[in-house]
Amino acid sequence: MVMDFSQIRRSEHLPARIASQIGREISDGRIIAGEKLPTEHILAKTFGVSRSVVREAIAQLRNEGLVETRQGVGAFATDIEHRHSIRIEQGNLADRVSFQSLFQLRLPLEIEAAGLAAVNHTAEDLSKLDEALEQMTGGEKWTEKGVLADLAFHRQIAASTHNEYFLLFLGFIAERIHLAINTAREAAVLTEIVEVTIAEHLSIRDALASRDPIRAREAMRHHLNGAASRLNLQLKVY
Amino acid sequence: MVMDFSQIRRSEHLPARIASQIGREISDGRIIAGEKLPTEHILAKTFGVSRSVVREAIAQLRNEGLVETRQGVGAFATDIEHRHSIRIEQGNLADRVSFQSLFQLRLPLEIEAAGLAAVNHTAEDLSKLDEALEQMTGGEKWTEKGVLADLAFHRQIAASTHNEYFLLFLGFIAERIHLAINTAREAAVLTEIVEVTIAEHLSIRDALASRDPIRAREAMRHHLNGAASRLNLQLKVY
DNA sequence: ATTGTACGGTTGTCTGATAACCTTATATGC
DNA sequence: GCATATAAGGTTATCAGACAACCGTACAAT
Repeated sequence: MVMDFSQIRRSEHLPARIASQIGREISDGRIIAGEKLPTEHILAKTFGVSRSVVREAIAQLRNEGLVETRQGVGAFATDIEHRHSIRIEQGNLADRVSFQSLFQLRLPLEIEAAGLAAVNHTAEDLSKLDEALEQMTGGEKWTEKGVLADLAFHRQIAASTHNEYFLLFLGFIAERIHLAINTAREAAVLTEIVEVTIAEHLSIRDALASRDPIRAREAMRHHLNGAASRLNLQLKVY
Repeated sequence: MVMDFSQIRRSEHLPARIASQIGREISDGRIIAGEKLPTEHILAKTFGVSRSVVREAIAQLRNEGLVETRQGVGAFATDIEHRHSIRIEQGNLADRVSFQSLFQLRLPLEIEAAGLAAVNHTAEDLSKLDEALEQMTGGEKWTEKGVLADLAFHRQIAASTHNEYFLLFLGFIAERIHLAINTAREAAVLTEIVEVTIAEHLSIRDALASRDPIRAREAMRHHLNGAASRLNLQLKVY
């Protein structure tokens, strides 16, 4: 059998690439909402793969809400408003610009969350926050455990807003950022500055405890600015 | 005709049911993170379906980030923090508290986006923004077209930040919110106030054009506050 | 005009086989 | 003895072809 190198090279997961290719056709409007996609047979022949691969690709698009399938009829591009998920490929964050962009998105959310948490938190929230703080001070270095405690601290603030979406989005974003940091840089760089982080966390905690949203926002802004500069990011903050 | 009730009712998408069943095993902790799932052969035999169905189920779990597969090795349950997608069921937004929560999340993002867009936008961005504005003024009423133009306006601001994640997140959130509005209330309520919206949009546009981030942020804040009160939401805004 | 039926096309599922890949164990060369 | 190369077995990835379930339409029968 003769290989056809005009086709995409087999680097990564065939169905995913075909799914993103079809997905682009939809996003870019070359396939209009409601329009019927080519049949699986035709798609298979078009991409030069088997029907199994096409089916898996379409299944992925269906999970993302970009298409709907009806047995015996076909697959149809859905209206954009049926998309009910958002997705970040971790690989994208290896690129510095992308990483910085996500960090910049995180800023206003964390600051707002701090302000809301200052107003809305309960006594139980505060004690959970203190637990997370203790776990950071307990560990000597910026170990795996320290990173998890840092995540837990921010997560608890998001939870203290008592707004489910702040927890959902911030938890997701913070995890992605921390994961990118851990894979990209050696943890050693960060050991020396863990005391600074703890001090900043404490100042946030105190502002929260006194139910002062303005101070809580300022403390969080200061903390994130510090974290950004420690990561050599150049962010505009207002 | 004789029905065979011994079989499971073939009501809905075999792979989806199996995926949710396996997914529950993971969520409920019966399969620990990092643990290897049974092989596809065994799963197929266990559930009494073919390997194709099992594969499609596992592909769905992989899309949701609950498992990772390695060719030649197996499928493994991932830690929760490896989930790389975020999802909102539209049904949740029917509930007023949830809707208000999402709107509150949107506020700081839109405001920050306005500030960033004021600094980062290009001439091309501005002309696209004007296009969206014209489409709103052109239509007489708050029709389907008007809603789309409103979405396009906010979307263009997010794009003008030249930060891919602002576009990704804000586009997603704004779409969810607008869809919830359109399904919950009759459009008629909103026809009378379309002029106010246009005026506020214009003020945002002018602040952007003069590259004044502070004014842009204030204009956006004012606009969103107005929109919130028109929807009878009670939000804390700082 | 309404109902029934046959037909072609499409997705859903099944079966079996081959390729690509990983892990482990064994053999080989030094 | 030790490191490297090779072989073997198991698992996922992909392929190929078939049948089942289902849909829409056209046409015949009443």
